[in-house]
Amino acid sequence: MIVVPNSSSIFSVIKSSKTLLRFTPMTTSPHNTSTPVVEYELITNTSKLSDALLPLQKARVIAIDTETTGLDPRSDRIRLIQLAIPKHPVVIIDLAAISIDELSPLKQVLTNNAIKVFQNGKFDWQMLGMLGLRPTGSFFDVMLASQVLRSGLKKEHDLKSLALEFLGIELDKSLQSSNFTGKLSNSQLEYAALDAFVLLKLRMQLISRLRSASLLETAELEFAAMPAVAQMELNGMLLDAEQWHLVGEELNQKKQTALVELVEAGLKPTPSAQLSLFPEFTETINPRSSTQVLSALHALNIPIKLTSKSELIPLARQYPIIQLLLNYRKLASLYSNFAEALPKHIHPITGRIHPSYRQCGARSGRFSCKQPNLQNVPRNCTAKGMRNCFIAAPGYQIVKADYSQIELRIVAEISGDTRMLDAYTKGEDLHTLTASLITGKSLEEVTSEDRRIAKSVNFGLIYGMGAAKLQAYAEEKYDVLLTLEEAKEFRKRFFQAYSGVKRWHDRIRRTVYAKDIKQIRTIGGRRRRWAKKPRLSELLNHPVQGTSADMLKVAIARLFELLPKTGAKLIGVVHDEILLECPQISLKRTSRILKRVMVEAGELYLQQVPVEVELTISSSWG
DNA sequence: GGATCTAGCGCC
DNA sequence: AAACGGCGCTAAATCC
Repeated sequence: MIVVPNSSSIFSVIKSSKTLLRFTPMTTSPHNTSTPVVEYELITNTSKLSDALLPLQKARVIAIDTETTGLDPRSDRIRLIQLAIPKHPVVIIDLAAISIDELSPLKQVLTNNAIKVFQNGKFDWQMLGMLGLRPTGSFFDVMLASQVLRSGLKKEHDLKSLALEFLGIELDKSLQSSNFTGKLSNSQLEYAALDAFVLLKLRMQLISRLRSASLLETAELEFAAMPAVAQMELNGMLLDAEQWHLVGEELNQKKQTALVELVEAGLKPTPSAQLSLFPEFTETINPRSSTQVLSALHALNIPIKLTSKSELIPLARQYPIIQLLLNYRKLASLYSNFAEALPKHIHPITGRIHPSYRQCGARSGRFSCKQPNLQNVPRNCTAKGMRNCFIAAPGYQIVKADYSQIELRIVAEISGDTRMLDAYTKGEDLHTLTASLITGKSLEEVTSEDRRIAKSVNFGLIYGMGAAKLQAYAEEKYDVLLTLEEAKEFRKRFFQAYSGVKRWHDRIRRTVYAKDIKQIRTIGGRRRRWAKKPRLSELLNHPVQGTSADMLKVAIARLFELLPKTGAKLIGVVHDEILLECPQISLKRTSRILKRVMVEAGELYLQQVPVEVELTISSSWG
C-alpha cells in the first residue's frame, strides 16, 4: 500500500500506476457501469505547486473539489484540493503539507477566467473562502444543474447518483466520510481524484441536456446566485439571546396557563387498559397527542373524526374547550419549535445563527432553509415579537425589502387580466378593488373588514380554490367568517370581475391539464415536471411562485456584485424579501441600491405590471 | 432501540 | 364537479 509522504523531503509527486481512463459518456440510461481510475499528481511540496498548476492556468474549464475534515466552514478545514482539466492528471494539493501563504499560484488559478465546475459549489466556495482562496469567475454547479433539469422528478442530486445516472460511473462514497486528517491512503486519493474528474464529464452531459430543454439560462441564474447564497450563510443572523429568553418565558407562562384552563374545562384522560396500569399517568393528558385528545373529546360527546385544526375550528364556537385546545397546541408548538430550538443554533465561534439555504430546495425554484429554518419564524405571536429579537450588530442596521404583492402581480402579467393590470398601473390597492367588486360597494365604502375578506379571496382563488376551502381558509388565516353560500358567491363574483384570470385557468386546463402534459414553465423558462398527472392548481402555481423565485435570485446575484462597496451584508431571504445588515454610514446608498436592484430584477420578468418594493430600516428584523 | 411516518405548527 | 401552491421542525405514533 502506498502511504502518502508527509515530509517535503520525499519526492512529492506520485503518479498512479494505472492508466488514465478514456471513455465515452452515455447518452441513454447506462446499463453497464464502471469505476474508472484516473491519473493524479499529489502535491505535497510548495516548490512543485507552480509547475503542477501551470497547465491549469490556460485551461478554459477547471473542475474543483475539496476533501475536508468536516462540514462546518467555520471550524473545519480543507485537507485536499483536487483540480481537474481535460486530458491531464488530476492535481491534488495536500494542504496539510503546504503553508497557507505559499498558495498564491493556487489562488491565481481559482480567480482566473476559467469556468469553475463544482458539485454543491456553495460548500467548496465557503471552505476555500475561509482560507482566503475565494473562487471567482463563472461557475458551473452540477448539483444545481441537475436540480434545474429535473425539478419535480428527482430529489437525489448527490455526485454518486449523478455519476451513475449520467455517466454510468460507480463512485465509492464510503471514503467520503473517512478520516481526512491523518495520513491518506491510496484509495482515498483515488477517490478524491475521481470526484474531480467526473465533474468535467458531468458538465458536458448536463450542458447538452440543459440546452435541449432550454434550461441553460435558468441554470446560469442558479450558478450566478450561488456565491451570494454561500456568503449569506457565512454572514448569518444575530439573535439577541437575552431578549429571546424573555420571549420564551412569556410563551412558557401562557402555555402553562393554557394547560390549566384546558384541564379545568374538563379535558382529562380516558381510562384505557394500558394506562390504568400506571394510575399516576391517568391524572394527566397530553394535549399534543392526537390519540389522547380524540378519545378525551369523544368522552365529552364532541363528535369529531380528527383532531386537525380544520376539523376543530368550526366547533370552536360551540365548544369552548376546543378553542382552549387550539390555543394550547399553538403555544406549545411555538415554544418547542422556536423558543427552545433557535438558541441551539447559535454558533460557538461567531455567536450568530448560520442556517443552511438550498437555492433549489423547492420544486418551484424557491429557496428552502433549514438548521434552523429562518423562513418560518413567527411574525406576531408574542408581545415583543420573535423577529424583533434578530438584531443588527453594533454600528449596523437591518435593511429589509420585500416585493409588494408579487404573486398577484405575476398573476396579472401571466393572465393578462385587464382589470388587474389596470389597477396595478394606476397604483391602486388590489385587495380594496376586490372588496369593492365582490361586495358591490364603491372603493370609498369598502371597510377594513371588507378588505380583509378580499385579501383571503384574492390569495385563495388565484390557484383555483373551491368554495368550501375558501370558507375554511378565510376563517383560519384571516379570521373571516363566511357562510358557504357567501364563499360561493364571492368566488363567482371574483371570476366575473377578473375574467382574465378565469381565462388563464381555462387555458391551462385546456392546453396542459386536459392534455396530460406533465410540465410547465415560469416566465423565465424555469421548468417543473411531474411523474404523475399534476393537479390543475399545481400547474397554475408553478409559473407564479417560480417567477417570483427567479427575480429574487437575479436580485441577490446582482447584490453580491454591488454590496461589497457599501459594506452591507446579505443575511437572509424569505421568498419575496431580502434582508441586509448594513453599516450606519452607508444606509442611504445601500437602500437605494437594494431597491433599484430588486425593481430591475422584477422588471426583467414583468413587462405589463409595475414592480413595487417596500423597504424598511430598523435595528432589528420585524 | 433507532428509523420512519404523521399531525400540526410556523412562514411566503 | 371539484380542486390553492411551496417549504421545515417537533413530538407522537408506528414500523422494523
